[in-house]
Amino acid sequence: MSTNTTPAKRPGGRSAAVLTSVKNAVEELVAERGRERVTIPIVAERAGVNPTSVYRRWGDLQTMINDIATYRLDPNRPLPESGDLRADLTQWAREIVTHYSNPVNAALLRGGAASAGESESDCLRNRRAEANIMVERAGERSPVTVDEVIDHLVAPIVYRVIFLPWTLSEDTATSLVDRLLPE
Amino acid sequence: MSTNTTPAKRPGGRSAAVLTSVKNAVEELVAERGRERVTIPIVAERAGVNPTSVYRRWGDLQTMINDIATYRLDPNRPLPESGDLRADLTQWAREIVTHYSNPVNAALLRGGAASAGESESDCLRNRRAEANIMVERAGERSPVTVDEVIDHLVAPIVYRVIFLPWTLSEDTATSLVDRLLPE
DNA sequence: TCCTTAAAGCAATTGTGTTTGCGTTATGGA
DNA sequence: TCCATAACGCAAACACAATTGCTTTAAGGA
Repeated sequence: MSTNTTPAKRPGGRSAAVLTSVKNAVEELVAERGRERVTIPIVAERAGVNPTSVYRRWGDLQTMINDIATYRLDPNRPLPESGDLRADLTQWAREIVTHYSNPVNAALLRGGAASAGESESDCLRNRRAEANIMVERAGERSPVTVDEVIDHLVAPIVYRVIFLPWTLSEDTATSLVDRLLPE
Repeated sequence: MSTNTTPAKRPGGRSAAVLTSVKNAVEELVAERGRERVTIPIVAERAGVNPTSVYRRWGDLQTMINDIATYRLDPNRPLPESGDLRADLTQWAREIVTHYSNPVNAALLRGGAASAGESESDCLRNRRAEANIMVERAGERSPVTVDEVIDHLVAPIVYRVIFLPWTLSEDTATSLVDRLLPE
């Protein structure tokens, strides 16, 4: 599981070159044309690589897209840790909004949504893990649960990204946090 | 625009039979296999119809799916109108949860999400219109705006439908309304 | 430096979605 | 009942994605 985007052996050589150029091609093309109109031959051409290589290494384009969508916002980046839950959640939400203001990431999210549900991998599971860390830090007296953070902070942002992308703005994050944590 | 699912002429005859069988086939197949694995030839076979007919009449499968997804929950159904905003929103939200508890509708929503954004048709625009009616009815003194209803009632439900369908339960609607309208 | 082999390239083939021209059916009005 | 025509069925042609066997390249250890 996790990132099969990492070559098993011989990192840094030709394999790595193919890997990064294919990844870049997928990101560019999904943003340009939308998930629906991206195929492996098209990706291969943009990457300057033979389609066969892509088929053999990944086989399933959707899996690759899910993987990219899941790990493009680095799950190991430092989380805000000011000691104030409100401030931390606000900054964290701002990061997410900024991330999805990039059309590439928005398109990848929509691509992920199409194949979500069932038992498939969820490209937002890292968000939940992060929310969990921050709520845990606040301890017993946290005014919110993880589920509430997902429902009232992550969900509205994701909803806007997918269905109403033009409504995402600078203060989307803050106004959502204001609703989540009454002063 | 709107429902091109209605035959232009000669309703009730062979055309209507094709229409309903194709529509049923799309609903069944999207639920069974997910949007990604549904094609026009497959739909045509299930419907007992020639693929050519589907191509000529609809051409674009995604458009048909969006159309079905948009109008499957009748936008002309009566809205709750008890005089109490909280009660109305609760019942309305419950209807939506029930609707999307049906795997067919959940799959259609995911299919719609894939092609949302940009300038395409949004399969949830009727939800916003409904929310608008109920908030308007509450008049000047409404404790919530339409945007807030979308952000904190519709968005969490939709998010769960798409990414965490197993978390939808009987009291999802009521607990969301409780957060939206502090007592 | 040489040698092994994982990984990429190439080309031919197969499978399937889409288009198109034409014949057939049957609806709904005359 | 008959007729005009909208809509469907059929089959061939087409376009392109996916598969497969084989060759070639180059990474990395001996």
